[in-house]
Amino acid sequence: MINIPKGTKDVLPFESYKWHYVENIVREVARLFGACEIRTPTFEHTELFLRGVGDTTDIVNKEMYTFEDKGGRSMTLKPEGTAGVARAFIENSLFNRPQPTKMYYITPVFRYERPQAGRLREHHQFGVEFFGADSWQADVEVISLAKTIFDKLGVKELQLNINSIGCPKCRKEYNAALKEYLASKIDGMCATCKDRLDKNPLRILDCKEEGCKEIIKDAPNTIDYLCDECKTHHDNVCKGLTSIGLDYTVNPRIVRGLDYYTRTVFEFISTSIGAQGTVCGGGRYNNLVEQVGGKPTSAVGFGMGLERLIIVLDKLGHTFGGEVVSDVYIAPMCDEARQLAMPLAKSLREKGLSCEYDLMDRSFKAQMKYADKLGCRAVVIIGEDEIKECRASVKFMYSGEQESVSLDGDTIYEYISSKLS
RNA sequence: GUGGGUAUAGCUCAGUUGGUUAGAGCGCAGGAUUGUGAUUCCUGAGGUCAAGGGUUCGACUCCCUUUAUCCACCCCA
Repeated sequence: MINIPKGTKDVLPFESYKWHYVENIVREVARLFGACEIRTPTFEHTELFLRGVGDTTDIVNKEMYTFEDKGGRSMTLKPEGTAGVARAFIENSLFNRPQPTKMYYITPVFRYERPQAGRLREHHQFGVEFFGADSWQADVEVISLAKTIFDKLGVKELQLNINSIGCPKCRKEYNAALKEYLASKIDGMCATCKDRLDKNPLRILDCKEEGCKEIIKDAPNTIDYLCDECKTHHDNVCKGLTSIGLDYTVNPRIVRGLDYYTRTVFEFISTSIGAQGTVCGGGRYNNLVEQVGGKPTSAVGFGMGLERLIIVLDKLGHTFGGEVVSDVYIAPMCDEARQLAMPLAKSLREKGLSCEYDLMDRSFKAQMKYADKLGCRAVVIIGEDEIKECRASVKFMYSGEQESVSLDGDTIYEYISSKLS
């Protein structure tokens, strides 16, 4: 018995309709915002993530699925969606098309982590990336896109937290202020924080250690050290969100774990699905394109965890549009009828009715039970009596109503479809 | 990488201070006289009690190791 790799999940035939439902909504909302799908490879040159995501991040340091291919090249299964899109944007000169470039994707992503509730080694993200727009409106637009999805799905419990971590210019000043604040206190902090002080001081704000949290409480916030441009940008984003009726909390503790973020960062958080409550996280990343070898290009986007989203929807008792069932089951009762079932099924399918018939050589009674379990709405019964008169009995399972109709694809189709609509 | 919980049928779980042939509900398959499905009744299939070792006359039960899984930390979607 070989079982499924740790931290991965099968989506089984009786639950895939949930995924289809969510994927359809997500695609529909992307269309409403004018974003088109981009598909990039599942693996990329390792170098792309080292430069894009940042080599001080946990993702790159200890969580990547990296391997050498048979040509001796170092490859990595994508640990997030944005870097590959940035690479494709540059490589295909998408900046020469009308700007901005508004894209979305649905992709698996891979991180070697210890699985727990809402955290897997392979999970799936819906992501949105707007390249080429530096305006605050673009930030609002992207956040609004995510929010529209949650609205369409009827999810009200997600809390939007936003923050601004500034640009490299104000970050420099902020880091100096933070270091100054921490200088006298760093001895009381955890080992990782000591390490972060030089490499990436911003991440200290995110530490969950009790001792560190105590110290961080009074630490300076990025938002108080923004340069004029960043400050204006942030204020406008807030005003924009308010103008479309979007509730948010400015949370100075929101610091994203990927190095490429600048200015706006945000998260949509659920409190009901365990410790891993971030369903959607994103922000602006004006330096990414340049970091992976392109011309400086502003960009903003987010990633949305589809497994987590589906967990939230399950918790809410969402129906996902209902399980997909066949319209018609054909129940033949004798050998001659079995010969008739196939052409009848073919005819009904051509007209658009989904249709099944017995593949198990079951008795008539067992076929009726089976049709009921499947949830088929109509059963076409063909027995010796019917064949003699060239007719079929059509029974509607939800009402028990049954009638005899002419044994012919067009007639049966007309009769059933008129009753089902 | 660190900590804690759990492991018996496809699923959810019982199983007495260690005792003879390991059970239930659900699900699955078949049936309850001539051709009718959510109910009811009957029957059946399906288990190396996670794996390996130890204690014992005897282990699903006690001890050790391993593995898997879940939850939490870290981190993130």
